[in-house]
Amino acid sequence: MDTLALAQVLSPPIKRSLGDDVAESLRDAILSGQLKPGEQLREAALSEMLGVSRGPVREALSRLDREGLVVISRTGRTTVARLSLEDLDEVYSLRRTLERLAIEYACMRATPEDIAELQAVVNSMADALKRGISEKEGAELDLRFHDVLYQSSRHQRLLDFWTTLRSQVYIIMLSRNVASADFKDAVVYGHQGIVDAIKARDKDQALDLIEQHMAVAYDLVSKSYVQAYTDPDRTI
Amino acid sequence: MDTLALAQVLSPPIKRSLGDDVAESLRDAILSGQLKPGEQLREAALSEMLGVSRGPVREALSRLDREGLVVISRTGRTTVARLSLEDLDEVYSLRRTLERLAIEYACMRATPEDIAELQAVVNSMADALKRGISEKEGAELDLRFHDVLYQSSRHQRLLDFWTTLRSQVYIIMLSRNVASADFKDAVVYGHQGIVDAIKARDKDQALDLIEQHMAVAYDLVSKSYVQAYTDPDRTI
DNA sequence: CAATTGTAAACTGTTAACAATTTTCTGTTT
DNA sequence: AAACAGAAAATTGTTAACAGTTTACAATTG
Repeated sequence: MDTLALAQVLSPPIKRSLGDDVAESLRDAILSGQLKPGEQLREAALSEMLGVSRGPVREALSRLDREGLVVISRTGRTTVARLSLEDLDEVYSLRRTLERLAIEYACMRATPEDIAELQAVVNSMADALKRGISEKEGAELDLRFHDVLYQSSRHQRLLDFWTTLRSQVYIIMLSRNVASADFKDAVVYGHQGIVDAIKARDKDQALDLIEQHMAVAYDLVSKSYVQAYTDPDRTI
Repeated sequence: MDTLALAQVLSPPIKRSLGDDVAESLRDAILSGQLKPGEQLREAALSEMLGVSRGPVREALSRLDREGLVVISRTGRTTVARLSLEDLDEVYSLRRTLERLAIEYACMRATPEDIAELQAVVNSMADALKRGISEKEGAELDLRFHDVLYQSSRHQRLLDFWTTLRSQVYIIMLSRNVASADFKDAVVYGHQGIVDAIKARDKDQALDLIEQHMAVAYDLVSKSYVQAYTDPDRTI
């Protein structure tokens, strides 16, 4: 095997710093609810718990701040973020806007492989639904579809922006115990339509569908929010 | 004056860390061209030059990486970013999308004070044009208008996203020695129209105008790019 | 002489100690 | 009791040294 052929098979091992690991641990802890909104995160305590020094912990906290999972106050105190109704509106309005752009670019640039992968995600969600599925699994498959969509757009900066918004979307999906069986079916149906439109390179159709998809998602989430808490400052 | 009234006048002094200062210095150096695309940035050298330790320098580099001004390779080497034609497309497509959202929200939420500030920026650009104006001044006044627009949208996450894109837009504006007198007039005219539409809360009109405004800007920039460099991998 | 291997220098990743700031607690005053 | 001031504790900001990795270069081999 010559070196050129090898290079196509062997990709360089992705280097992970301790900061990456710490960020992942903390992200998981927040998303799983082990760390609760408002809870204070102390660098020293975290570094001791995780067996690393404060440097990587600081790096991780800065990253989570960017992702909106924690809030670093002006005096440097870090707490797990609370999402207000206003935050929910911000996240979803931004998401809607990014998804539209992703659709536009995916319609132009998605490869047959991309489309096959999108279809595969839709299929696995449909299968999962048949055999029954938890909230968490549902949310993750849903997000997975959108991940692949952004990948297919071949738009690095757009993907980066999505990555910073993604965790907050996940939190919102889970925190609202929101998805009825009907909704999950609607998600699969919606995703399938989007794949078909992309396959047909029908941008207008795809945009209409993503618009609907986002509207349904936001409507459900915000209704459930208002139902649960009428106090506008109340957090999820 | 009671404490409540005081609190509305006196905001707490914004604390700046060394990392903030370093980031600002480096940003200025990159935007002014003192640090050139492709140039390598060594933590030790920078920390010595700026008289701080490597910690704040690392923090600053990480921030500039997020803003797209530098690139941190997988092996940790940091270089000043080069913008390809593809990057230019990414920046402007994202920008267009964010501006549309900013317009929507600004139409809903801009206060009379916001609108007055927008108008003030337009006026000062018009004045500046009469007496003659450098590329740099022009770009800065242009950006200033859009800063105020995002502020007026009262959408924190949208503002954050704009902040991460802003520097790259500035680089593109300047690197293309692009703005003829005609163009600058068109910018003032475009901005004025947008202010008027926001004042009238005419969302559709404002969206049309921002769409035109972005199209003109992108067209000019990309034409000038293609004119200057026909090699698609050539950078700004 | 081109390609390859070994080695030294350069550089980033990480740690632990120190400095500065913020928060908490406690005693005092009104 | 409420408000305040000052001291102590907790916490973040910063630094400098150490460890590990990558790069550059020289020596070696075919």
